Parts: sequence; structure tokens; C-alpha cells
Amino acid sequence: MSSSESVKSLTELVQQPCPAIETSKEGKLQEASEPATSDPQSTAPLTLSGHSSLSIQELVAMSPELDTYGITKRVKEVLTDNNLGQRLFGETILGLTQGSVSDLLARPKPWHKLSLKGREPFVRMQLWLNDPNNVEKLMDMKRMEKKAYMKRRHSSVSDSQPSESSSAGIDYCQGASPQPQHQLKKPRVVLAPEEKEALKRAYQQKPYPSPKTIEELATQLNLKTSTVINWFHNYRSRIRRELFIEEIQAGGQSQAGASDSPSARSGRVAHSSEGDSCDGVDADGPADAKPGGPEAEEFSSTTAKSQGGRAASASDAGEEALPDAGSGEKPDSPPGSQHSGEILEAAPNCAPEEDASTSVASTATLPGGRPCRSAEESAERIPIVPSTSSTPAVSCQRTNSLESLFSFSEAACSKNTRDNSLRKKKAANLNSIIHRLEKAASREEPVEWEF
DNA sequence: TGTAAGTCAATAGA
DNA sequence: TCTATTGACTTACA
Repeated sequence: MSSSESVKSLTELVQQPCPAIETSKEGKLQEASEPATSDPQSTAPLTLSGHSSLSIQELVAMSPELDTYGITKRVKEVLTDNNLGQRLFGETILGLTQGSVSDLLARPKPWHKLSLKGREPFVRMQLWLNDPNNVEKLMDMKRMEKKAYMKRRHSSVSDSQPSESSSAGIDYCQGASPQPQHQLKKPRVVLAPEEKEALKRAYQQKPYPSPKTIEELATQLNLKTSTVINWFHNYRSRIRRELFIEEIQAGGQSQAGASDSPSARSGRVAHSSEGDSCDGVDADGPADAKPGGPEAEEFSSTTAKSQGGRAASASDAGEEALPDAGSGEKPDSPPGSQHSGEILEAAPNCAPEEDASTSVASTATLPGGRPCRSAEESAERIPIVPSTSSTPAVSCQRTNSLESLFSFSEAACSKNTRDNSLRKKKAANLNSIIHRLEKAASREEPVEWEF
């Protein structure tokens, strides 16, 4: 195919808005007559009118830059309006599982940050949006799925063989499930709040821990090293994504007159995005996986979310053992520390604070390498100091601590209205962080992990 | 070998 | 029943 031509048409195809779908609200779509036989899912590329000869990969490769945030926003609207679930949409249109779809829709990465593979779902979504009939097809599929399910249910018991279910090509129809035997599946590991807190604290001090550090962490937390490794990988990755979202949201707001973005649920500290924390420091490329940036951001958001909630409990638990917990967290070196390597344990400069106990270092202390088994034990030994545990009031007062930079509490204190001062503050904090990091880096202190 | 990106799939919560 | 979260795994890359 002649590239220029196809690219052009492709551009149109992919970018063209899809008014039809937008208007199809409230699931009023009429029953479609034909069973959306369609797509065989997953790998099965959507048929592109006029471009059927192109594989999704080719489309992706030639696709112009797409507005991933806008696409997901529209998809969410369409799915919601038509009462279509993520599972069905994901499995039939994207070839992804529900969890992946949820994640994708909630935290889309900017186009330029996506790999070819990562762009695929967005191209599929855009293509799907482009053809209003697709919604109908999906709704048909949903109906058929339901029917098949009912059928199966009723006829089931005796004849386990259901009707080939819908033509939908959805393969989750039990029949095929190879589920033969047993699952030697290992049970899913669920980290206790205290463990997460401890890991977060460790992360704050050293986002890229050495194998040795990981080993120590694993030992002290009584976790498998692979679990610790995975946790760091996942945490870094998710933090990055949080940052992207914030950037997008912030960008959107400042630009195109705040395209509201309902999805902005993730909308935590909107103000903290782009400019701020990154100010000066990361001026260049916030989005970059630059540890520093993301991390920082992330903390605010992560804290806001996860910690916010569980923190309470965690802190409670920890509180007893460690009253002060407080602030712990943040003090640490911010993310910027990333590769800087050595622990900034001391760095926590931060807190010359009133009581040393509040300093990160201290808070992150877990009595001697003894493995803590029970939650109780953990609570006892791991000073979980959920950022949130520190009362907003308190954290607010520590104006010079890094807390303001990473903790959500800060956000709580300083409302949007104080954006400016906040930004300045953050910028100042970042500067001090950098300074400390530099110092720490040149310092060569042994790293010690204590939880 | 380590990290990032992308996903899966179990599970918690609404 | 659906969505969000998250530990684990796979693949690609430097």
C-alpha cells in the first residue's frame, strides 16, 4: 500500500470523531438484527471498513498520534451510557481482560509514552468509536451472551454442553476451559498494610534498591524476595502512570478550558501536576520516568488513595507501637533519589523536627531483623506511619519538611486556592531535596534498612 | 541482568 | 455483577 495514501486515510479513519456513538445514549440502541458475529476477539482485529487488509499492528504503526485520554474518556462514556461492561468490551473489542481494561480506561498513558503494543488498544478503541454500529453489535453480543448463559444454566446440569454460546466468539464460554486440573496455583500474596507501608517507606528512600537491599527487606518483612522485587516494579510503574494522568489532567485544565474530565476521579491533587513539583527540577520532561518526578507526584496521589484509606487502619495498628509515626514517610528523600543510590537515610533531613522519632529513618524502623509473621507482630515492629496518619494539621505545620511534597495531607491542608504558594513551596522543597541527594550521593554511607 | 511496559487474574468492595 | 486494585508474569530492550 502506498504509505502516504494509506496513512492519510488511516489518519482520517482513526481520528474522525464518531458522532453517532456519542449520540447513542441511554442504551437506546435498537436491537440490532444481526448478531454481531463479529470479531473474534482478541487478536482479531476489528475490521476496518476499507482497511480490512491492514492488520492492527500496521494500523498502529501508521497511526497518527492519538489522544489517549480523550479516547478513553469517550469509551467510558459510551460504555456507561449503553450499559456495557468492561469485561465484554475488553474481551471482544480489545482482547484484554476486565482488569486491564479498567486500568487502561482509568489511567491511559500518553501516546508518546506507549510502545507499539501499548498503542494497540487505543487504536482499537478509536476504531470502535468510529463506527456507531459497533455499539449496537456489542449490545447484541451482550444479549446473546445473556441468553446463552441462561440456556446453559437451565439445561446445564445434565448436559453440560451448552449451545455454542453466542457467535460472539467470546471465548470465555466455559466449555473450552481447559481447567482441568487443579490448580497448583499458588495463592495470591496479599501484602498487609504494614508491609506496604514499610515498602513504601523503603521506596521513598531508595526507589531502586539493590539486590542486597531487597534481600534485606524481604527478610525483615518476611516476604519472598521476588515479592519485594515485584512490588518495586509495580510501584514504580504505577506511580509513573499516576503522574501521566495528573499531567494530562492538569494540561487539559490549563489548556482547553478544563475539559472537565469526569474520569478525573483519579483526580487527586490536580494542582500538583506538571508544573509544580516538576518545576524547575524536571522542567524538561516531567513525564519522563525520571524517578524524581513521578515519584513525588505519585506519593501525593498514592497516599491520597491507598494510604488515605487504609492508612487509618495501618496507622492505628502502628500507632500503638509507634505513636509518632507520623510523618514518617515523606521525609525521606524523595524520589529524586532514584538512582542516586545510597540511601538517604539520613537525608530525611527533613526532620530535624521536634522529635527525631518522627524522622523517616526512625519511623522506618523495624526492630531487628526478626521476621514478623502475624499482623500483630508486624504492627508491632513496623512502624507504619502512613503519611495520612499524621494529622493534616501537623503536617501542615512542618512547612519545611518534605512532607508537603509527598504527603497527601498536605494537599488536604492547602487547598487548591493556594496553588501558587504551594508550588513555590514544592519547588523549594525539590531544590532542597536535590541538594540533599547530592550530598547523600557523595557521602557513601552504608545503607541500613530497618523496619 | 535489570528495568519498563503490558497484561493477566485473583480478589476486594460497591 | 461490575469495577478497581494489585501481585505476578511475559516480553522487549539496553
